[in-house]
This record gives sequence, C-alpha cells and structure tokens, in this order.
Amino acid sequence: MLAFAILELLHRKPLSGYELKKRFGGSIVFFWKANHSQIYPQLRRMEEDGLVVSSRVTHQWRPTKRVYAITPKGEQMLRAWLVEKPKIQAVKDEMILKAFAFNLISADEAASQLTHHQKLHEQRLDVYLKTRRQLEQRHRDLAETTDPIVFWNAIALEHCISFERMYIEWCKWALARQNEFLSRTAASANAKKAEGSASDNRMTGLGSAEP
Amino acid sequence: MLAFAILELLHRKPLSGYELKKRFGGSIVFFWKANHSQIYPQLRRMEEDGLVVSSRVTHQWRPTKRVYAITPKGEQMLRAWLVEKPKIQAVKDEMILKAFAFNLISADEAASQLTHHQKLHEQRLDVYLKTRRQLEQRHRDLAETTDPIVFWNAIALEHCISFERMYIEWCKWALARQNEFLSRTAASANAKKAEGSASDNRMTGLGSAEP
DNA sequence: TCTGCCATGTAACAAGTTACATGATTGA
DNA sequence: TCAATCATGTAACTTGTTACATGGCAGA
Repeated sequence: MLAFAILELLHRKPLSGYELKKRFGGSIVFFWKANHSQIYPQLRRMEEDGLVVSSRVTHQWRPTKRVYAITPKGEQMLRAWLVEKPKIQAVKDEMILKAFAFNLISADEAASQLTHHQKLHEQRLDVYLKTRRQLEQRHRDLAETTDPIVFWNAIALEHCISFERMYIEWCKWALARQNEFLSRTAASANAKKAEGSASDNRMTGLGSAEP
Repeated sequence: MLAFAILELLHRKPLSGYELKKRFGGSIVFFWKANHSQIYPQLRRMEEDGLVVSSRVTHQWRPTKRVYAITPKGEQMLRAWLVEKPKIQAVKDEMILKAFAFNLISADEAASQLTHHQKLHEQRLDVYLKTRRQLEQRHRDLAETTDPIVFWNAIALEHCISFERMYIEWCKWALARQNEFLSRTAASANAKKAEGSASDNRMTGLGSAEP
C-alpha cells in the first residue's frame, strides 16, 4: 500500500524520496507514515515495474537528488486501486490495550496514563487545526472551494481532526468514570472494613471524589 | 506487543492458543488482532522466557490442547509494561488514504466508496453495542459496577464504540460535503461553458443537488 | 458425506522498525 | 565548531499476512 500512497503524492507533483518522506506523517498526509528506509527501495521497485520514472536533478548548492514522476501505467494502477473497496481495518491501539488491563496497576498510574495520552492527542489536534487554518487561508473558504484536490484534502484532514477530538473526549470521560468508580469502591471497601473483611482491589490511591 | 496482549488475557484465565485466537479481534478484545500463525510460535517463545507455563489438557471427545498460564515473572513484565507511557501512534487508514485522492475517480465511485465504508462501520458498531448490552445484562448497571475488570472492559469498549460512531459521522458528513461541492462545481462549469471554455475536472457524474 | 468447529503447526513472503553509514552545505 | 537540514542508501531484525498441512469429532 505504500506504493499507492507514493503514487498519490507523485500524481500531484514529481518528488524525491526525501521529499516524500517529509510529507508522510506530516503536512496533510497525516494518515500515512513511512520511513526513508522503506521509501527508497520501494521507489526503485516501482521504477522497475514502470510505475514511476526518475531523473537526476543537480543543484549547485545541494546534493543531487533523484526526482520521481508517475507514469501513465502508474496512474492507471492508482485509479484501479482507488475504486477497489477496502476491507474494514482491525483497530490496533496500544493505549486501549493497556487500558483494558488497568485493573492491574494503581489508580494513580492509570489516571496518569490517561491524562498523558490526552495531552498527546491534544497536541496532535493543535497541529491538525493549524494545518486546517493554513488551508483556509490559502483557499479563502473551504466550504466554497471548487478545486477537487483541495476539497478531498479537507475531507481527509477532517477525519484526522474528528479522530483526535474523539480520543480526547474518551480520555476525559474515562477519567471522570474512574473517579466515580473510586468513590463507589472506597465506599464499599469502607463498608467491608466495618464488617472486618479485607479488600484487595488495587483501584485505590487516588483521592476519591466528593460523595 | 502481542506478548503483552496475550499476558493480559492469560492473567484473567489460562487459555490455549486456539482460545486466545478466538478472543483477539472479537468478544471484548476488539482493539487487538492476531492470527494463529503468530500466536502459537509466540506462546512457545514466551514459555522459553518463563513468562508462561503450559500443560496438556486431554478431553475424551476433543483433541488434546496445550493450555497456557501466566507466571509471576510474566505478571511482573505485564505490570511494568502497563505503567510505561506509550508513544502516540501514527494513524494508518486505507480508506482515508484513498479519500485523499478521490479527485482521480468519478464522483459516483467516490460516493460509493463512502457509503460502503459507512455500512461496514455501522455493522461493526452493531456488534459493539450488542457486546455492551451483554455486559450490562451480566453486571446490572455498568455505571454501578465495583469489579475493576468489568469496569476497564467497559472503558475500552466505549473507545471502540466512539471510534465507530465518529467514523460513521465522518462518512455522512463527507457525502453531504460532496453533494454541495458537486452543485457548486456544476454551476461554475455551466458558467464556464457559457463562456466557451472547457472544464476537465472529474467531479461529475453524480446528479447535482438542487441549486 | 460434507460442513463446521476444535486444535496446532510450518513456510514463504510482505511490511515495518532501528541502526549503521556517508557526505555536503548553511547558519548560529 | 557544532548542529541542523539536505540527500540516499544498506543490513539486521521484528511483525504481520497468506497459504499449506493435518486430523478428529459432531451434527445435518
């Protein structure tokens, strides 16, 4: 799939491996990421397959670079792939995987993980919002654009923004639920203590919310 | 990370490779997925490392299975990993990658992709909601539970639900935006036609919305 | 008899990560 | 002089996917 991601970018403009790498994972192409160690060999293979052609571009001040451009065959492949229905992807999120077993760590640690992750997603949201503002500045009103490239850029970007907002809200919600849980279990632990039985759940350590 | 996902499940209950495989990607553990061809060798390696121990369980009716249980060392590793702060993950979504270049296909095809994906996510949401209902049935009111395992289950599940809802909303939103875009560009194309200039953008083919 | 579930494995391949390696120019 | 940016590559390793392979039992 990296091949298609590359073709998408080269369709807009010929680029070097270095320039491709910079675009992936930042500046608009937030939803795809690749290392240079993947990109360079991939470009070679794509050239062998006739999907792209390269030419050396020499600058006086800078190292010579190899700039790749899409071929008609490459464009054909790209279009064929675009109309294929993608399968739904399996979600794989390390943070959620951890949260699933947060009963094994202290409430403090769990809360710390959640707030930390909330911050990370807030930071990324800021980057996205900044990008959207830049898009808006360059194209007056996004809701009025007639440029299909800009239009679909904005659609894809909006997905990234929605995802981050959702994630942040989930972190906040989980923290609120946790506080409720703690006051509930603290209450029942106290009740049990009064009865003389010990409670060994680890969801303690965080100040409980007001009753 | 597969190792940790396995440890999380084994901490709850000893399981065979086959049972682990069934749990990943379905029934609660929606946020992690693995093939049996990964799981079996992984379990072997984990046993070598002393993170799990296996025992053969023979049934009279069924094939003998190898059931794995977590060791104290495995539990220690798991806890250590749970408190590590995970890095924020790069988003990688094939559908969004495609949408980014939908200017290269017809509006009909683009709309078809979006509605198809919306359906897929609606189906998955249904599965999640069903699971939540089952959880609620077994544990009366989730908002009242004092079982930390059930509690964090519900927190993780809620993330999956939010994600699907967000995705569905994005699909709907994108389709609505596209309709607006089409009526806008149809209008400007007509205007240009009246001037005698040709327009070669491919965002046509779908009936435009009322002006 | 045939499908589906239980149960476990290997092998080949594709994709992704991390580290090693080089070397020029530009600005602080 | 030192860090950063430009620019490209390889190698070793880890992960993940797909296909191949086997075999018993249960129920339609």
